[in-house]
Amino acid sequence: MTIRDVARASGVHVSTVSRTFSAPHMVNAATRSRVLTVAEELGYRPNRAARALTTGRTHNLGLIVADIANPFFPPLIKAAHAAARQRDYHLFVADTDEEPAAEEELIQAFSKQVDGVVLCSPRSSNKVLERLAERVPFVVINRRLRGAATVLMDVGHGARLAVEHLAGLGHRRVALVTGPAGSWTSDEIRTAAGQVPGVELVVIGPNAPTERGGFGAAERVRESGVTGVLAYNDLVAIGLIEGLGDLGLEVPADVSVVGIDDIVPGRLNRPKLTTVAMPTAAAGRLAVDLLIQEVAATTSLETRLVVRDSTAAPR
Amino acid sequence: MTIRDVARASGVHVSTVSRTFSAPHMVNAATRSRVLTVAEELGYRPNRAARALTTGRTHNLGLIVADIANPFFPPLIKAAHAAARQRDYHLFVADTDEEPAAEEELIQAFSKQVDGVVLCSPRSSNKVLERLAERVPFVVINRRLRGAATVLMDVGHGARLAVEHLAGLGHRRVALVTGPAGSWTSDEIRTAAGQVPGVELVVIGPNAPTERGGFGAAERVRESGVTGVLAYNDLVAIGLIEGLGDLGLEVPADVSVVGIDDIVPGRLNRPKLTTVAMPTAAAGRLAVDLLIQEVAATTSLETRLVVRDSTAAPR
DNA sequence: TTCAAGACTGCAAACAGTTGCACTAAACCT
DNA sequence: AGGTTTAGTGCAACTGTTTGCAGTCTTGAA
Repeated sequence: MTIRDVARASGVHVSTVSRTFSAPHMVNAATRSRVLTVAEELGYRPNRAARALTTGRTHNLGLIVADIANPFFPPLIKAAHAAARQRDYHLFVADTDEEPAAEEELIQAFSKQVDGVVLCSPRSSNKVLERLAERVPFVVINRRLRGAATVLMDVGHGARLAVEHLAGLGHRRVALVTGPAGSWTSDEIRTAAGQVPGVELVVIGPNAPTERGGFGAAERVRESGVTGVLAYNDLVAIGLIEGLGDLGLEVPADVSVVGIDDIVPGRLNRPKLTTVAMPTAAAGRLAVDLLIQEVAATTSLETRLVVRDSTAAPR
Repeated sequence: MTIRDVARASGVHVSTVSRTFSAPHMVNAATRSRVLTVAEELGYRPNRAARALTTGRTHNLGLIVADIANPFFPPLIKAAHAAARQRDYHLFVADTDEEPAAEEELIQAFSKQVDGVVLCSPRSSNKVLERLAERVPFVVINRRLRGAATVLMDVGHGARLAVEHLAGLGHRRVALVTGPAGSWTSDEIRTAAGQVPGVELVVIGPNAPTERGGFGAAERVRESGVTGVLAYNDLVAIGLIEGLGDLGLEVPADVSVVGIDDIVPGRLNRPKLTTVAMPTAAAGRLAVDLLIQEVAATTSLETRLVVRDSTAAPR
């Protein structure tokens, strides 16, 4: 079923059929509806590959994340997909398995078949990214990059809220269980968390950004004698709570723990995790909007504190 | 950068360039390497839209799931993506938000721009699906469908293993906390679970397939006086454990609970959930392999029991 | 030496749309 | 009435590749 079949069946030229789909206002209402009904009968759908060939726009977007199975990403992917669909775009989703090389390779592979790609927390160097930005427009989430639209989530502010929350409950010594060394996020958190007056911050790390990393930090948290903890993310927090439990320390009775991200497992955890909610859905949505509208902005999204059951006043 | 630029720069005809990429054995080794280096220098990459136009194959696949954010799906998506990449395919991922209408609409939209789609646990009627199968090849996961390749996971067997595990621990009365009415999976589980000798099965349901659903069933589980429970899925199991806790019943000391799926939150839960592991990754991988190789098979994948901390001998 | 068979390569016609330009007819001015 | 604008449509060139066919050149066999 091609445009020519429809043209023949409805007695008009192909260009008219083409226009009833891509520029409906240019064709007479009567003609248009006739063409449309014929197209409907024949089950015609424009071939996007052919359209892409002439227009240069594919109506496809790429989304690259480090690990689809990491609970942090799915809500972001979901929101990005919804936003894309709303404007009749399709979304390629790709997974780099945390390897920077795969990131570059994927962007290259996407370059000719998408109108843009959204990159979540890229691991590649700035230099590589800037070079790639010449081949395909992209927007970056969770990283500052010259020459590309950027969507940031203000973790710093969230971290500050978290520490203030602990301070408000009466905690005076708080541990920061950090993530991997050299992480942009980790630095942001550390700087912001250190600025809360009346709270002494003990930095414990670096740690793997996983449950295991948190579990492994439990011993040092106990030794530090703090009454409150801000963890690098929810997985670390969950692992830490388990580790503390094994050492005979109850959360929140003995130690309060705050996570960051607000992933599903944190909500299901017992005690339910107090955490800094990252607006991942908003970030995904915004990123594709920026991409489609080709605006080169840097946006910073608000984070907020969600108080649940893993924090309480110290003994 | 088109094929013509490369042809000009390397002094051969476009068809030769085309062949060095799509049928390398047909071109002289010397010519080939010259073309390749020129292409590399110029940063040429074949335009897939143009290629798709002539060959009719897009080298894209579609993957449709009900809800990307449901922890059941990400591992499947990840595996499907990896399998696709391995054969140089790209993967569109789409989310129906649990609406059958969206499912149909998406398949239609994909039809002209993918070589096939994998459908996870479709909600549409058989009739609709069979009609759609004429427009685009697909493989279905978790549903039997005439005329389409099918990948099943043997939940029935897994459910049986779970109940046998409980029986082995000494449980004689076991509750089945079911899912929504009319679910294929729910029926499979029920039938298989009922066939274990020496165990009396109490069916409690239907319930929403969520944490909330499990939470709400706690009261009835207590009233039934069983010592073991098989839940419709891990989320239900997690909710149930929480609900039982609120009623003063400890898991596994007072009641043993087995889930189904083996999702990440179950692993992080306390107590760690004993569950029937669904081979979602294998299913995703297999589905795209079947799709690419165009084989119309029905495959049933093994499930297995993962024993963790939510089951023990009854008091 | 001649002929046949390969191995390469070039030619040109698809593939399914889009779009600048030209044309016609009707509507609008003055 | 004559000229000008405007709406609607057709024409044909173009997008970047693939691929059947035909041609050239080498190689091998008889």
